[in-house]
Amino acid sequence: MARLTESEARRQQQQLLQTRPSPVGSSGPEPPGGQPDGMKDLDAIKLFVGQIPRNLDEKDLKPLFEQFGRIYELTVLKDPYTGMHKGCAFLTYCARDSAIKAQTALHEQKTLPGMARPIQVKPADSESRGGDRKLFVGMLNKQQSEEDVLRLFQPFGVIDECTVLRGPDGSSKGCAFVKFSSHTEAQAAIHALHGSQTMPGASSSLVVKFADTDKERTLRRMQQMVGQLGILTPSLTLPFSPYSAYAQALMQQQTTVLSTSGSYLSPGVAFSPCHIQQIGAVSLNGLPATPIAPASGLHSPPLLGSTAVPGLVAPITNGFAGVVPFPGGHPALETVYANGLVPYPAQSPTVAETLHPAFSGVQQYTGPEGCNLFIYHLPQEFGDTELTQMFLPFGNIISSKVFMDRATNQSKCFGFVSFDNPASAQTAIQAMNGFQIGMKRLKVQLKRPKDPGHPY
DNA sequence: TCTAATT
Repeated sequence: MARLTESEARRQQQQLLQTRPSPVGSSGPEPPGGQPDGMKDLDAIKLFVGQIPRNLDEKDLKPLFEQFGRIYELTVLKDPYTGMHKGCAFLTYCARDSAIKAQTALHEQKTLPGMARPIQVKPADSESRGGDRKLFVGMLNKQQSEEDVLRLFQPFGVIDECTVLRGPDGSSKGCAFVKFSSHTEAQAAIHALHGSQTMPGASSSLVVKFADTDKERTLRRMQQMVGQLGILTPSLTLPFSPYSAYAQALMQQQTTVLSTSGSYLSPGVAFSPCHIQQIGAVSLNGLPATPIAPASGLHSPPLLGSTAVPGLVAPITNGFAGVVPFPGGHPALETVYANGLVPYPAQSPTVAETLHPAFSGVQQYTGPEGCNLFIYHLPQEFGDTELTQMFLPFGNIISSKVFMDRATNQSKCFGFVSFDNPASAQTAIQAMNGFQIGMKRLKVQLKRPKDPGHPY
């Protein structure tokens, strides 16, 4: 535990070296929270504040933090789509040493009303220099505490942070995060400790690796989401990346959607704040409970509203999940058909339009090179529709085709999906390659380009 | 076995 304070000591030393007078305690009248107020030190530290009750806003928090010095800026983090309080904030004091005092006095020292864990007050991620220095430690035994982990890692450098992951009941999940003060130290620890020993009761040897980056976490979440729901959206004809507004909106809706998964919407269900409407959900880990319609569409499922949006309804009525974002919550969208379908805004391109080449029989099954994916290990039940839905989140699909055995009319468990741009294809590979469905893992890679030297 | 949250 002792070394945990070393980096803090370093910071305080640095602070002692600085000569500029700081206006600690000289707080005067200030504008409402969030607005930069006056001057701040050149070397001011932006603090991240976590474990804030969601009912407290800037003005509620100000008194707590003002006692350590004049606040330059205090911003509660809100979700950009829902405006929802994220339970954390950024705080910058005018004076650097106010930040240090606040961190010393508050970090892990006090628990705000209604919070299960103590308040967090520490330099924001944006303040930290130096690349990867945070490790994920797996295959610990569940009795090992932070102190035990610390002992294990101390020999390799200065540890800024050490957290054992715990469930709501406080029991260890058998893994931890350890943050070193430098990448080099972290690397040394990996070298020395990864696989070096097996903790009593653990099923395999100790895992020590760099923790997932945000990007990796995002992808993992997307995988989970796609796996659990399947996704349908008409707005994906717009330029799209995994971090676009749509993807973020989806992720933040995940909880909401999951909470109702397995049941179909009844008409008139309330719209969520960011206008995402769940129109039905089904677990995809297990495939849809109801048999999927033949991929060819030869036996169309019952259609409702098909006059208004020809070609659009079929993908939805197969029992797959649908999540449809509506930018701007148009009043007309409040209509929900009896089968849970929702009409699309007329001005938006429909899925039918998006998929036109594939649905109209035009022989355009490939996009430009780098845009075409080969997908193997598809579930037997997957048809074109399911393939399309599975890859819709990643971009604008020009075509998608599951290959069928001519004799048996059964899927050959592989297919092709073409996007209109290489970035979407790459995104889809990142997110879906190795994605587990049932017992199998999808193989998603670029389709081999036709070798121009060997036209036949 | 990848956090509760990082504009």
